[in-house]
Amino acid sequence: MEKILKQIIKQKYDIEVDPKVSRPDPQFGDYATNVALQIAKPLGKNPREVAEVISSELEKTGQFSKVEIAGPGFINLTISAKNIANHLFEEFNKGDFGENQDGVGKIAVVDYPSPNMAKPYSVGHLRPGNQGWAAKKLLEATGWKVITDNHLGDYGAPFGIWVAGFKRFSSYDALEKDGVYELGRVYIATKKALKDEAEANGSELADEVQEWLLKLENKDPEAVEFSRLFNEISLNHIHNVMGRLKISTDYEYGEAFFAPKGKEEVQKLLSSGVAVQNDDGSVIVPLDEYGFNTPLLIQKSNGAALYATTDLATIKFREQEWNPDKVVYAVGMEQQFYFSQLFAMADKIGIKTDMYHLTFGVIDQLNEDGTREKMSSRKGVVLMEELLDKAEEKARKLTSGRDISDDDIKKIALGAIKFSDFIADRRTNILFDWNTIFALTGMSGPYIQYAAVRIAKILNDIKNPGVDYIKYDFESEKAVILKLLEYPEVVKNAASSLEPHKVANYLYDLAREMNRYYENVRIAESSDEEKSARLDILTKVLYVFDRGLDLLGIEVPSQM
RNA sequence: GCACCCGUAGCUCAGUGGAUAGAGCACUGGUCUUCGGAACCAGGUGUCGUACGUUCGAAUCGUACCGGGUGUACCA
Repeated sequence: MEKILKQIIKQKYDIEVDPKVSRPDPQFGDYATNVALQIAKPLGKNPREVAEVISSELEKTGQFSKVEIAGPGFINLTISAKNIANHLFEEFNKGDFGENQDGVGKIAVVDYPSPNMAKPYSVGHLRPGNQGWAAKKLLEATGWKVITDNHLGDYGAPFGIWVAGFKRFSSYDALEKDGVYELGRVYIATKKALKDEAEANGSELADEVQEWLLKLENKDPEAVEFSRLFNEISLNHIHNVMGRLKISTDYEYGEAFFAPKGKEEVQKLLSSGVAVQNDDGSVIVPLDEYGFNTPLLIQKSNGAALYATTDLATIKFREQEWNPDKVVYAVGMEQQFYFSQLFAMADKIGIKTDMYHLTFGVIDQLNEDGTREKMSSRKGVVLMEELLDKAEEKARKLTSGRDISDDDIKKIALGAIKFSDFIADRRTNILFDWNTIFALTGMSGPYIQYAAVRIAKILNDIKNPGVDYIKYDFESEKAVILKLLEYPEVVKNAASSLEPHKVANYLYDLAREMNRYYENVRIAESSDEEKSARLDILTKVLYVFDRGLDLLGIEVPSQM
């Protein structure tokens, strides 16, 4: 349609435009364009006159059942349901409906969900998992080759805190019993003890922490054994939870892997003059030319590596190993400043790869006075496993009395949790609320899953007569078909800005259209010709539900 | 102080230049021996934070201000 308009305008007015066609309020027609309004000004003509010329050309194509001019110069187009249906069939026959080749031949690295080893998986890590996974799927749907890398936080002070705290506050029995949750308690208790000690001007515990870090650095056997044990417990837990979330990564190169490489890179930058060593021994990369008055610290004064050190090495490693066109970091907005510095440094050392910080807002909790505040361990975090358990419990309660498999319960619970993260723009802060985090009605994952399950049931129960439906008019299906035809554009837009909420909002609209159709049309009572036509359309709706939800990491249950 | 994000219905949020700004939740009523009611239909709320500007046209773009959030080199 856009192409036709473009041609007409080129022919009549000899100007190049990219006309936009939108879906107006149904009372106006099926499609609408305001292109006459846009080009009237530069042409020095009356918009309605321009609209007249364009619309008479549109009428000549014979593709529209009605062409109307409205208001200041909108052109409203109505197309017969039959023609729209034919168009849908054509698009499906091309294969991979909804996907495109925008990124073909290009490689992206997606860095996610990158949790810290020290603490149990909390809802704080929900968004990097959801958003990172959706980014991967969206990029793949548009032709990219995607490499996912779980950048584990397995280096630094936490290890010392663990050992010193474990010796003081815990035991092997407790560790055996509660695993990572015991490690989490130890971590929190030790952090608190360190704070109290510092306030009392003491340093005994803090010294112990540093001592253990040094021991690990020097390969002390006891330290190495603690490191192995704690990392094993923590990593098992991370894998277990990621498994429940149905997410995975291709690689797991943690910070510990990059720390020694980072130190080498620091030396290289020092000799090349990019980095500067301060009198206290710390090393910085000045970024004044990028508008930062805060330099990036890449080595502590005691010579130890820190975040930027390992990230520097990570950037170099990924360049050598994968030579990506794009690197996506799925990390919260709190680190926006840090990443802008990191990317500036990357540019300074000659890395040309597109570095993209996939930001998302924090998860808030409601205070008793009604105000919102970022969820923190101080206020009490919600654990990921607890959230999953409660969601499954709720889904199970709703399906009680029916024979629903455990697998389906999990798909519903996960669908509810994930979808709630995709309702809003990812930059929006999320309000964590036990009542809405896994909503099962209205704008929710299960609402869409339910619409899909209904279709699957129909397709399963009603045999397609397979008769020719060349005379069928598709009037009843028109709204659904028009909605289906929007899908490729939605994927294109969502992928280019990595905004999965656009897919989520679209799928909800499609599900609503589908449910309305379901209320009004009884396929079981249709003639053979109608059945064949309608079941063909339903197959396509189910396809879009399946593929669209898959972009969000959500599965369609077999029953619910 | 500076930087970034946000401000749309009672609440949670869609809507990045077009027609009368939309959903969910909550509230009220209706549909109901159904291809599965986790559904459908009906009922109503808005100084789109404020002001000025750009434009034929602004929730959307620009500037300033107000309010909230997040950061601001030896944590990650």
